Amino acid sequence: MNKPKLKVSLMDVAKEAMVSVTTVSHVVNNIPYARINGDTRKRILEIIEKLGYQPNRIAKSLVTGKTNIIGLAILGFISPFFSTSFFSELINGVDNGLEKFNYNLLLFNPKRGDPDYLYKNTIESGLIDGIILEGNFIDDEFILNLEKEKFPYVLIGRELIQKKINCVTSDYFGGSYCAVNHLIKLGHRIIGFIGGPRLRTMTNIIDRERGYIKALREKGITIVSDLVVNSDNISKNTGYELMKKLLNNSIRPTAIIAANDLLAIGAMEAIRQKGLKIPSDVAVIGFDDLPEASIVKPKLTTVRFAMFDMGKNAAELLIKLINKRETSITEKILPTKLIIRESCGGKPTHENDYN
Amino acid sequence: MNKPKLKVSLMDVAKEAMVSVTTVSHVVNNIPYARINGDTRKRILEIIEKLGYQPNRIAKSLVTGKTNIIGLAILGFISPFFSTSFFSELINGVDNGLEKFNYNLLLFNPKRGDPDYLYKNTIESGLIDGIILEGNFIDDEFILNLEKEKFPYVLIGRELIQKKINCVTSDYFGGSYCAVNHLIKLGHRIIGFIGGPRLRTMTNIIDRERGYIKALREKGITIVSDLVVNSDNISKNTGYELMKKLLNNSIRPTAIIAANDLLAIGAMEAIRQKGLKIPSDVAVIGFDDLPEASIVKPKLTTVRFAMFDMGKNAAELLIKLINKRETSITEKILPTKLIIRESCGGKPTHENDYN
DNA sequence: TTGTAGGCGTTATCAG
DNA sequence: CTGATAACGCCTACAA
Repeated sequence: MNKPKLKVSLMDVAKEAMVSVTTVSHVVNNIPYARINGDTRKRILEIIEKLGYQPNRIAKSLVTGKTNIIGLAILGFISPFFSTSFFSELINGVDNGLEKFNYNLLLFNPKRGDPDYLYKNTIESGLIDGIILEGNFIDDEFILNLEKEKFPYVLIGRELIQKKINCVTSDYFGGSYCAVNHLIKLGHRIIGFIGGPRLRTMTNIIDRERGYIKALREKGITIVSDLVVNSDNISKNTGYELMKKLLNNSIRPTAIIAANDLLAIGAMEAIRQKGLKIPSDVAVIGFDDLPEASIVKPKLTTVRFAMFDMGKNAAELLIKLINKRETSITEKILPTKLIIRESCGGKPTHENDYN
Repeated sequence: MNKPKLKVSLMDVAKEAMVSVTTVSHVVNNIPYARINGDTRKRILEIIEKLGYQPNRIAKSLVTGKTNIIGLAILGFISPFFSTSFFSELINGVDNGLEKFNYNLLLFNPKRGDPDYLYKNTIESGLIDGIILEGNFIDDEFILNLEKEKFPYVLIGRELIQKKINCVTSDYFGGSYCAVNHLIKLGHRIIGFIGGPRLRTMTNIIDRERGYIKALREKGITIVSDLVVNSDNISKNTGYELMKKLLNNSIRPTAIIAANDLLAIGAMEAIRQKGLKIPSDVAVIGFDDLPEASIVKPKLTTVRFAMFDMGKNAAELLIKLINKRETSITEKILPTKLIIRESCGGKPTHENDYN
């Protein structure tokens, strides 16, 4: 760190080295076709070091039209979902995927304003080269517009029903299907489902219900609508209330699966309060595998999906898209995994429980 | 959204409106001293709308020397600490503070490379206008250099021992002091302390121990070194091991305070395994108030500090610094709060338990 | 192998 | 009230 002058520009280096800015630019960027004289290069490098020259990214971006920044838009930082550790896993994954390409990450909370603001302030203003979108509240229209404008994007954690788009998501359907099958294998026939909001756009939530339905159907078990409860919310409290409702049914479920761990944990509270034992009276399976899942007693059996990997894959895909190394619409669906703990029967999966 | 052409520039608008770019720029930016003719302004505005013109932030930055982006550097996304919800609270707070100033947030994981990389790639390259630093692993030297170079920065969550710098942190010392006093008031005299790493730079961890010491001293209780255990790690497992050590002492503590909730939760496990009851045999207090604290049984009494507020305050301070509306070095210490639940005695605080 | 010069889209200065 | 024009720092034909 030699006396970093206020602003050292290419020109300054060029003057000091008595060469043209072109030459300096060439050596700075290691331009292959410009084969600089060894001596000159060495001299320039020394002067760069001496002057503490650092290329100005803004100026560079202006001419290249690329900023090497991508946006990550997460809807509603503040929702219960994102006070969970998914938040950090997602960001971490994205960051990890960006790293080797030397891209930076600009974080948005589109709650800030309308999508229009997001669009104009960052996308149209040339600030970012591409965007990763997370969240169920992003309009389909917004995404379709990105597609139409050929602006690089990747949707994370869900798909669009109407049209194939760039996305990386998890096999929520399969995860749920697998979990319910596990319950059936354990002998359960009356299985409840505690769901989240049933918004049309929430394919990731809906898929869990679909998996549940499919597993039951396949075994010839009747779908009882009273055994499926939903709510707009996905908090512990909601799980608690929904479970109470379930327990007041004329037919009491011997097992339930919840659309996420928070709901499941709330449900467990309700079960206990009713004087019932988990898993002997009611088996419980969650979805997400939050850190809380391995803290609660009994430890929660749950379906894990890899938020980190989703982030990483999305970042990598986005960069391919930006560099046009991928030109067709790409969908990637990551596997989920049933983590067997104590809240339903079965042989425990050996897992690092976030110790 | 009218047919956003590939690139509509000021010049395009100017031509269409048959005025100069200057004039267009004036109306776009609402320059006060340039009082544009009402008709002209209206016409220009219409054309802007029609053409879908959107100012290019990069070009603007190049001339103004400001990007309206600030950096948030969080050390080690992947550490146990940051798989907690603090991560999202911090980011959310910062974002919230930035919002009204129309600044964007660039997120860094300085683990990526040396601090030098961070410095050159973003600070010296002119990409960001200021930076917020979180984490105990940032060298003091790095911060001092920022100060020397007059680059706007705010350190979050800790101070520097050697020199006053811009920072916003929490009263960890007071929080710990207060918690231990609470235990003393409940009649405890043999109180253990489960600490984290004792690195010199970790003022926020060290302060917790200092608060513990002070509270005991004030009441004339002897400090027993065997009652203070430390480790480099801060995970549940560590808390478990450390507590086992504590319970094997000749004098058994009737209460313990841990430097964070994860340690406390691990400790609870060890206590239970020893056949002891919480809080009757051993009272436990944590630090942080993670969501886990209100899930574990018994619910954990803990010291809460406001990560969101720290983030928000830091952002606001940073922007003042950037705009030179604050020129002297500023320290801000936010209060902490003892949240009384079930893991030690006392009247429960009424609190929203993240339901 | 190296240099000249034009241009990226804005803002700022200074005239008129 | 409005307009030329020179920066901002860099890249990149095209020339030499």
